[in-house]
Amino acid sequence: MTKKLAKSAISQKRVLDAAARIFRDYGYAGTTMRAIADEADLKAGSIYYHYKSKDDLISAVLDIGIRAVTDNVDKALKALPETATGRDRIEAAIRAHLSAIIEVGDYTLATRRALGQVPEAIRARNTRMRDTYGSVWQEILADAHDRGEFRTTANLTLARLFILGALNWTIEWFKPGGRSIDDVAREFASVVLDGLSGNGGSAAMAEELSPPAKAKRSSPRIRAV
Amino acid sequence: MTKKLAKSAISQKRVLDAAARIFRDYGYAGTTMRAIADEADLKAGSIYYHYKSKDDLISAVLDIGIRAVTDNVDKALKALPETATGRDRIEAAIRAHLSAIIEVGDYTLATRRALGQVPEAIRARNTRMRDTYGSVWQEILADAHDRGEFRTTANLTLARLFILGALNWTIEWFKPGGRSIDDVAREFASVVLDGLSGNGGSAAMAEELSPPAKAKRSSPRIRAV
DNA sequence: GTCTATAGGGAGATAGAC
DNA sequence: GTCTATCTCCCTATAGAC
Repeated sequence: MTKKLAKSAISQKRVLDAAARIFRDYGYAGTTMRAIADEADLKAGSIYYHYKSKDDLISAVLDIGIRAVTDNVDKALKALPETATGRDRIEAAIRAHLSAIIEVGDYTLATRRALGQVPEAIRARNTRMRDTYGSVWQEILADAHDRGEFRTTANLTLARLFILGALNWTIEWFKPGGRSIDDVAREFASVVLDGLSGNGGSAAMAEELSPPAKAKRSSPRIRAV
Repeated sequence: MTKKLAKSAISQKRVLDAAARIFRDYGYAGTTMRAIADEADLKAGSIYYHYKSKDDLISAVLDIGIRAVTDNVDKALKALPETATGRDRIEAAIRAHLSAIIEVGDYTLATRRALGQVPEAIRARNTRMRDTYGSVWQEILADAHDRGEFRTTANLTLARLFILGALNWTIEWFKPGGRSIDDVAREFASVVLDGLSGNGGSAAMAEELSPPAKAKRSSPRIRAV
């Protein structure tokens, strides 16, 4: 899968990775070509050999961010057997979405920070790609519903917005080295499909195994949301 | 509740509202004092009579964004009767969170766009307020769990991150004039508590009332996520 | 309170040497 | 391919008139 790259392509990739990190930290307007150049270990003027403008760079970063997700989810769905249930497909899509956004975390976070500030034409193109991804999810949910796996009162559009919101937010708090992506994906799927009060069988990582009781809880150290 | 404001306070509020809209559209670095001044109908130099710097302004905007949410959720929880169940409290908190972020939408979106780019000292202070709000939610969930309303396998920390992620994302797609906040809140609570496959009784707004069938679905017009 | 004018510093992008 | 040097423009913040 890893291709041998020409020397020029290596530099180009180094600049792109550096750009993702700087856009991630400073947003679109706050990012300077000089800062990207420093991060990539060359001088500002040299970037223009690889990319013709700052807009060209942000555009490439944004595309990688969404493409990683759509490609990974497509792949995961195609890898499922014919006999997969709606639940199987939802679990697979959640896992694929999470691993993709975390795998290219710099690009994902750069997108989150910069997308709203980017020139209209660039944003519109990226937004179209995201809309297409949204309809993939709408189809997944509609399919599970058609199979009779959902309660009839379920609102699929709101469910999709709810699921994708929660998934996209994950990048804000997930830190490699803590919980595994699989564990997070399993628990998310469990909440979405069975709910917190339901009695789903696939839940993992019970936090409190002791029986319900008026336990004294110290104020927990919480990550900002 | 609406106080009469001195002339100076009126101008100050006009500048602050203008700043929220401009920060929302251009992020922290992309916002210029000139743009805020234009939006507030005065000249750039005059802003400095009300706020001593750009950092002073963004700081005020960020504080309003989180305070609106914590205050509204606190108020909603306190308004509940003694007999309220864990489910009641979760539903109330979801509704209060949603109405607050939408009510001060410009400030909410400005926070989303700018928080990551703001000088460290300002971000740290705002992040502490957000952490405190996170522990309020952790308590709400722990309480419902202690009452025996959740399945024992539920992971409360992940559930909290999941719920708050989905709620915070709502500002990206919610448009006043469409669905009501109450409807969205009800459906979100229904997914979180009962799941999509559960048979909760509180679900509203069924999208497809016809029985499951292999209906032909046209590719839906989807909002970007 | 709001204005005009401006000081002082950086920004994106280009040209041409190496 | 990468460098240095530089053009031109726009930024935050201040000073002082009204």
